Amino acid sequence: MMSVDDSSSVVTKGVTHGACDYLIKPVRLEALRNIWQHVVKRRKNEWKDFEPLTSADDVDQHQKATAEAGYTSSANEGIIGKMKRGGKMTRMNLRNETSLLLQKSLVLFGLKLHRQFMAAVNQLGGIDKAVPKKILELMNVAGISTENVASHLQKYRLYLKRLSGSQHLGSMDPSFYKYNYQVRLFM
DNA sequence: ACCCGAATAT
DNA sequence: TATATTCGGG
Repeated sequence: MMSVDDSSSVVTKGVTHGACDYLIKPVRLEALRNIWQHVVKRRKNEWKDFEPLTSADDVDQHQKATAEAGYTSSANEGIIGKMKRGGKMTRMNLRNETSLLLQKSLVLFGLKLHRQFMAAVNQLGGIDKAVPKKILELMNVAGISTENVASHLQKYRLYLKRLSGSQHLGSMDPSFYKYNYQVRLFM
């Protein structure tokens, strides 16, 4: 099992419900090297404490059907499954595990970062004139990349477009910015 | 070689 | 929904 969620309760639940191991993303090469040990451990215990999920558990019908069709899970459906369903085949789908190991860790733009972002944007003469590289320089924040800024810039522009298209133009909207699942924003 | 921004993946 | 990565082009 693999997730960015590293909370012990979630990890415990995953392993308790049958996962051989729980990899926290971004996955470290070291963790990958040890996967087999966990599989062996599971096998030695003969799946002792493993119990199939019942219909009462949070597994949707699609996942069940997929599993019965021979797939381990929808998450592991993979390229072949997508092709069968007529899904788009892009190069992203063809990436191998190598790139996964190089995955950057997540950077969340909290209110604080957003304010610095806005300050920089204003210095550059507005949202239309501001550009990632310069915004990053003016923000003067260590640990974030121009890509991080570019992504935020794109999101923010889309947000502004939505606003103007639905009449909230000009007024403060508290809906922009959900940080850690809590609504905030201002501006 | 570097940077953008739209599109797409995670 | 939020963020990361890709991709085509300037």
